Amino acid sequence: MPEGHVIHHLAGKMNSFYAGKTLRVTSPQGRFAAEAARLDGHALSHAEAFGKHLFVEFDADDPAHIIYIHLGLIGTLQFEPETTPRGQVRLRLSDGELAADLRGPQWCRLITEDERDAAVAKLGADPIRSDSDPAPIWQKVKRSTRSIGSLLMDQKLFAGVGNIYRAETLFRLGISPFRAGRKLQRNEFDSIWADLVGLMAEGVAAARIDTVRPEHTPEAMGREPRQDDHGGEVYTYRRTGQPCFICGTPIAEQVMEGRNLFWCPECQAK
DNA sequence: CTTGCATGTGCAT
DNA sequence: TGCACCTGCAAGT
Repeated sequence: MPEGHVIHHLAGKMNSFYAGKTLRVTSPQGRFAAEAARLDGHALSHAEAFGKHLFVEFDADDPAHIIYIHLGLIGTLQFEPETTPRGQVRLRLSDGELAADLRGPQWCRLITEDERDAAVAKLGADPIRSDSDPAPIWQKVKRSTRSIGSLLMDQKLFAGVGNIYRAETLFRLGISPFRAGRKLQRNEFDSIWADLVGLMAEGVAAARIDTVRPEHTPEAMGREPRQDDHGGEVYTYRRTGQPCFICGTPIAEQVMEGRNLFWCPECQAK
């Protein structure tokens, strides 16, 4: 259940566990049996993430030697000691001891390097990648009549940002999700980008999303830690009706871009 | 046991 | 704008 930080975290695990190793590539459930057979017995050379898109490259003569995975809303990729597959394992990579099991992906395809480049070219700037340039994104945002809450969900602009980071970074900066892109100041855009870079880098390392500042943590405020597994400590995400940690106003909820948006009407009035 | 919802996207209307 | 897709989990019957 991934925003970009999870995909980058997974790419890192792929590289540390498997880079340079010859792998068994199988499809226990059968869905991707043909694809698996083409790469089975080859070495994984490199895994890399762009936004929410994961590319796992193999050393193989086959032109389509890159596994292109998108987990979608419910897909998972889990590393576990190799045992009999449980559930619907669509694809399994294994070095004989540790297996990477793919379940419920949005897609899983074999592609060529040119196709990988074309897929990457469709994405905007990824706050997690050091080679990202936010300048072209600002040029589009500052001309847009769309709301910043909508723009943040657009993968052609902010690659890897999802519903939690959208809500949380806007709260942290006190920006209304309903403000049009063209009404943003340059320094506000810069703040959003910088906040995403910091938050998402932490997310990659922790493999979860924590956005509350030290002064608002459960320990600092004497409240109970968040218990659900849908993220870490956050200000607004799925806190509808609960008091804002800063001003006490009930957190609001409204669908935007087909997803539930959460914000504080007081702290994010403008 | 059944239902609904979820860190997402693409396609049909 | 709605909906289909795919899985896991929590809440409701």
